[in-house]
This record gives sequence, C-alpha cells and structure tokens, in this order.
Amino acid sequence: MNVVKKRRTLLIAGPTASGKSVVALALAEKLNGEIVNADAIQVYKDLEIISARPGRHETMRAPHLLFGHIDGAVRYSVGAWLAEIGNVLQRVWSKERVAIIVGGTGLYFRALTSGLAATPAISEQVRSDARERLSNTGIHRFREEIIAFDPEITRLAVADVQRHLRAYEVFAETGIPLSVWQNTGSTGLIGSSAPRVVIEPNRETLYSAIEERFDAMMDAGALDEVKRLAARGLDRSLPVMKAVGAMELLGFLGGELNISEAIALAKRNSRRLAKRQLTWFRNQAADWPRAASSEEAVRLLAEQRYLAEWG
RNA sequence: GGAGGGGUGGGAGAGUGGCUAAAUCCAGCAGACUGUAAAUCUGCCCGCUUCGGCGUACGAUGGUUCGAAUCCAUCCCCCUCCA
Repeated sequence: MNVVKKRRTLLIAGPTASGKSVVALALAEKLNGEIVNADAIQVYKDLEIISARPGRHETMRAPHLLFGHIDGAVRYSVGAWLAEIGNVLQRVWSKERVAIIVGGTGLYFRALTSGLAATPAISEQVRSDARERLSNTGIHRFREEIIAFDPEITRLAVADVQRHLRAYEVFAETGIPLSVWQNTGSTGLIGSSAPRVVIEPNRETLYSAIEERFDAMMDAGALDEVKRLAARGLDRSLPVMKAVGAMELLGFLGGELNISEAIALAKRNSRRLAKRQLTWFRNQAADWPRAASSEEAVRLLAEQRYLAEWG
C-alpha cells in the first residue's frame, strides 16, 4: 500500500437533475480526477436509466466509482456506503489523483464529513422480530416500549414508523439505546477544508429539467428497465423498488396506474424529491458555497486555489 | 328562440340558513432528518399577524333574516338537450 500523502477531494452536491454529473466530468478531465458516487440509488445495478446514472459516454471520459455496483436485492445503506468509500478514497488518493465525490444524498455527505455512529449491523432475525412486535402491539405501545429504554425517542413523531423501528432494532441488537450510539461520534473521512459546492438552480429551471429528463428516460427505455426489475420479483420494501420513477412504473406494470398517470406521478415525485434535497442542503449544509447552475459550479470550484495546485 | 343544469379558495370538488375561512383530493411552500435517506416524518397553503387573533370572502348587485356560500330579485357568464 502506498502512503497517502495528499487527500485531494472535491465535493459536489445538489438536487436531482441539477447538472452535477456535468460538473463532475468537467473537473475530472481538468484535474485528472476520479468520480465517486454519493447517491443512494445510483449504486444499484438494476437502475441505470431511471437513476440517471452516468453511462458509457461518461465512464469513458473518467473513472466512475461506486456506481451501479450493488444488486437490487441488497438493502444498501449509508453505513455500507461509508465503509466502501473509505477504501475507494484510499485507492484514489494513493494514485495521487483527485476524488470528486458527487451526489444528491445529503446523509451520505454528512456521514462522510462528520462520521457515523458505530452501530453494528442488524441481523435479519432482529429486523423481523421488530416488525412483528410492532404489528402485534401497535405503534403506541411499541413507542412506549422504546421510550422506556431510550427517552430521547419522545422527539420522534408517532407516525414516523421507520425511525421507531430503527430505534427498536438497535436496542434489541446491542442492548444500547440508539441515542447513546449516536453520541459516540466518529470523525469524518473528509476534512472541512475540502473544496465543495452545492448546485442550487432556481425552482422553475429545475422542475422543467426534471420533466424533460423523465421524458428522455422513457424514450431511452426506462420502462423496459423497470420491466426487468419487476421480473425479478423482489420484495417491494427494498430501496431499489422505492426509487422515484421505478416505483411509479412498477405501479403501471402492476395495473394500478395507467401509463400517463404513472409518468405524471413520477415527475411529481421527482419534483418533491428535489425539493427535499434542496431543503436538506439549505439547512444541513448551510455553510457550503452555492452555485445557481452547473456552469457557475465549475467556475466557482475552478477559482479555488486548490485546483490550481492540483491541476 | 325553447327546456334544463351550473358558476365555491391555485386546480378539481363537497357544502344548501348559524357548528364554515369553508370537508376532501391534487398542485405548491416551509421544516425535520445519524445505517430504507430517491426513504421516513411534520407544519403551512385568502390577506395581515406578537400565531392568540383580526380583516375580507363562495360570479355581480340589491334584498329577506338576529344571522346567508346556502333563501328571494335582477344582471353577467358557462354547459347540455330541443328547435
């Protein structure tokens, strides 16, 4: 193993359809960099079109890492991603190349820069036990049980079933409350000095880009892609099955929606996704520099002195 | 020209005297967020607000009534059918 001298890293975040890939590619070519994915759905092999994952054109121009390497049957997670990206970054850095981390998943960036609680993996047994317990007792009793060992859980909304389940599972698995785990902060892999940018296009531009892109996805064979996914007969609760666009087209294939309803819903849900991403970055990454467009993002990053040195 | 139906908040659409600033759905906005995060959840959505309220509102105008989106009159507009 080479000794890593410089951890040259660039962070590019932004909502779906904001032009992140373009920025990443431009900088990768300029700086001899490698592009690393920070998007929770672009990791899945099964969804190239629907997830707007970089295709041949892009991957020929620069190395792309952590894209499409996970089988849809796998329940991927921030933790798994963080574990993988650690190695990936070591490899990129050891080659004296720049790691350009791009994506729209705010939580992934947070894990990267601030670390993640060191909770162990939850066994399938505990997972299903938790679900069974919940359906037997109902959310109110379930919640009280959790609060008994972890009072912090009071702050969760009662309807937030997913987070209640998580709290229950962690305690059942480890005997230590989730909130305690979460205070055992690890430090991030990426320092605060790494150049970064959030692409924040105006709402109208972004929304019309989303709609046009979805039409383009349909033309590119999105429906066939989702048909292939459907044919696998995977569990509906898997993350791949919940990807925006996939979910709606699955609804069409299952006969619950007609095609135009499915398309309209997919667009709507993409808009909502983008909105949530903007909210995240606005409030959780408030100190990151902003760019209103991909062009501005390139310019903004290129102006930073790091890049002059790195190039 | 004749007969009937209808005009409600950004859209759809309930409501037919007080419990109605007006159900519900959609669209939108804001927020939360530590292993499902493209997920999960919360609030707002006529205007103003110190978030308790205050002011205007249900095509228009006028009227009945203690009180009207709801009843009456006139006017304007839309739709269906018959000529």
